[in-house]
Amino acid sequence: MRRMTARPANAHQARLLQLLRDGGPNSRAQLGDQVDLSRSKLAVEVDRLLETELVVADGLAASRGGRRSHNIRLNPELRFLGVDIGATSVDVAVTNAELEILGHINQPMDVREGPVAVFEQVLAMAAKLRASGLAEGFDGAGIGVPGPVRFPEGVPVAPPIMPGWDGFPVREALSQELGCPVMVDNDVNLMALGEQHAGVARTVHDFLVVKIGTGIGCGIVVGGEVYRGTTGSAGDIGHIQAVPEGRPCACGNRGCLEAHFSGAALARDATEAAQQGLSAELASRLEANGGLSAADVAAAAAAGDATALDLIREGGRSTGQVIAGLVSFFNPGLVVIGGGVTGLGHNLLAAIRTQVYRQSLPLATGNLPIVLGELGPTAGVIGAARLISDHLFSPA
Amino acid sequence: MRRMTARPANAHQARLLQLLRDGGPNSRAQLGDQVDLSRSKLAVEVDRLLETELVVADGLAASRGGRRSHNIRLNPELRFLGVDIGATSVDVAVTNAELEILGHINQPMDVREGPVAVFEQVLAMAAKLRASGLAEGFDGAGIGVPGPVRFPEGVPVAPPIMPGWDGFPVREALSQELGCPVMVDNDVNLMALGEQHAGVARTVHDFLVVKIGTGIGCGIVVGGEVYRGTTGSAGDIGHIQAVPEGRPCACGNRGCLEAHFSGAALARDATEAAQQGLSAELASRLEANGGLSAADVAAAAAAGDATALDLIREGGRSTGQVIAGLVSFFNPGLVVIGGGVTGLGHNLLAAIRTQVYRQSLPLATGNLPIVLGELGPTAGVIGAARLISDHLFSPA
DNA sequence: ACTTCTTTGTCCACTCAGTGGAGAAAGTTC
DNA sequence: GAACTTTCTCCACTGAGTGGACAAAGAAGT
Repeated sequence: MRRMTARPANAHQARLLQLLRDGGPNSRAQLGDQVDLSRSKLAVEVDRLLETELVVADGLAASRGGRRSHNIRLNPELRFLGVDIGATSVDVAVTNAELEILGHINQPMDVREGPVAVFEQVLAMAAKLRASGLAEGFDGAGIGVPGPVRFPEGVPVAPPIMPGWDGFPVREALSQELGCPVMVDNDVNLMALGEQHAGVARTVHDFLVVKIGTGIGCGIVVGGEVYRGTTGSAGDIGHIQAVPEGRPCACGNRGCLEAHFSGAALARDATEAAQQGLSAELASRLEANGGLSAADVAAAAAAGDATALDLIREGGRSTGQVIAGLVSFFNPGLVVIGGGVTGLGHNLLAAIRTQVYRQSLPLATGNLPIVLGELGPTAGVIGAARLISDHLFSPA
Repeated sequence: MRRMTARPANAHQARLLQLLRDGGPNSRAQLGDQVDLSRSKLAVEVDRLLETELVVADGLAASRGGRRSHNIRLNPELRFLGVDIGATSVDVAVTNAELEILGHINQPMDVREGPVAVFEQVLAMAAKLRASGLAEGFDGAGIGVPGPVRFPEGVPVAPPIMPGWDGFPVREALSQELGCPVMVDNDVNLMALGEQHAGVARTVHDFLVVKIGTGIGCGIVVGGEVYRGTTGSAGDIGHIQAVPEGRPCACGNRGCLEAHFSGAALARDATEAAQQGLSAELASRLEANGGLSAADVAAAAAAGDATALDLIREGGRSTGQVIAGLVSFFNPGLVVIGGGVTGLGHNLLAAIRTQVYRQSLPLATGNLPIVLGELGPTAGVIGAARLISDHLFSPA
């Protein structure tokens, strides 16, 4: 199939594409109910979209007591590529235009090997998905990287955990390789977009997503739009002080949140505890695996290990301490906790909630849900697909 | 003069009004350069605005090498009332449609006396300004109150320092009394609007305004728009923990920023220091005035008193500690420090800067100015006028 | 004084987006 | 088969907006 290159010609068409993406197939009449346009005008715009082949009319819907309607839907052959680059692994997924995941691969990886090596791997993964018959090509791709991004240009800036990525023209390079439009964003922002599109944040306009993985970051959504800050580093909460005069951090300060809690910090603390003989459970796992991860701590806690539980609680307390401040400041309608360590589940959530509800003002917390993300590891790739579709489904 | 009741009929007219407000008188040709409309269409809209008497054409400008242009300006008889209610004083000002202050009164007051008493005083002040010939009536009024506000309804909610104000229909009551449209907002948000309109934040889109007065609060501007949060309490940073296990706070927690630094806290700490004999300078002022205020500490510091300077530095450190976290999170393009204690001036600013630059990430602080507000006590009333003018100069 | 050039403002015919109503098409229900 | 619904199409009409021609008013050069 030849790839789509058309873009909506005006705001009406963009709106219609987004309705079809988010609400699935629809009749002209149903669309008319949602867009505040006369049926005549709507029919004209739909016809134009049909001409571009961005949408197709296939078959008739069941009658609802009168003439049967045509099913208008986004072209089912459209394909988006979603890429979520983490610190230690990559997710690559293929979606249709309705952002449903058709295929998904996760592979271990190390960002520190630099952009060239990583993109070689990503392209191989994309080729694998294509070869399995899910796509003949891509109409667009979204990429998330674990660090700040100069969004308009699609270029990472000064990424602390990604040496070699600073200034690398991710957007341009990938666009060339894939032969389609590409958008780049911070991984946490994409997680926020994902949870907004298909997860717990579907109905909220102002919310925060705290992603606790190898590091820790926060996605900020204001009025339904991701807020990226002046230099693209908004949400970089890993180095907010959580414990005064606390642990030294790689950034040079002490007591940073990330030094006290994150996938990496938890693994480190658990290993220390095991070595000091504080927990037989953890020690046996350390012996068995030759190392400890956040998943091990989760398993140990689930098995009733008090030390593991303490580590989780203490981490939740530090995280909650920082989140409490953000809640007072930002007054969100929802806080979503996600990322790799969500395996720690409700023990972590309970600790965070306790701290936030204790420290923030009643007016800000009174009606504030703090919940785990719904989408797990797919949040990032769904968000990535959403990012590029938002771009392509807006007027050229 | 009869009061204006017209509103712009469409977005073009609204845009024109705002251009005339922010840029002063202009010819049709100059306006045309700024609005991306054909000269014909522009002329039509300007003529319609002239019909409503919202704008007037008076006189001809000097020639610039060809036919002289007509001066189009906002009706010079339009009057806005700006009211800024603080914890311990009120500011009331009259502006023209270009938001220039024509008259300004400040009086001491106590919010705790409740809305009825306060508004009696405010209305008397407004009457005084009117009687002095500055206005025959008001075309709109903006009001700031020192606590969270449910913005769409113009009603304070759960204001901790304003017992008796909870749910009081400020907007409706004042609109009735003044006979004009009224908008209500948090005082800190209005200060942000003021600095955005006529102060240091004219060219920045994302910035924070930290107001340190009796209490401490923060105004948040995202993409040029004030962000108010889900329940209107965004920016309520006074109870973020600045010092773990620090001073007990009225809110029930310990170490809140407001318990460690604010006009009230500074006065309290200075009094303690004077009573403990730590500073002869402060002690003599305490004796002379029967009490100490932030202004006394400022004066003592200016006179070289080490204790006063220490108090300021320590307060700046606490404030900087909290701001550092906000900067990491929000990545603003500017931080403005304002409010009553700006009399502490550069001693305070230096302490805040040191702490922020030390604690926040380079990418967020690299190009981040931290400055004192430009407008001083007029920021609030200018912001109030701006608030109502934004409302009136937008399509009905 | 006269021509030429520039700037500002007005007028008018034309285009195109969008509306609303009439009515055709294709069903269901009694 | 008649009456009613729902969906979709067609078409005349309105009104926003454009762009070009031209008039008005002044500056600068000859």
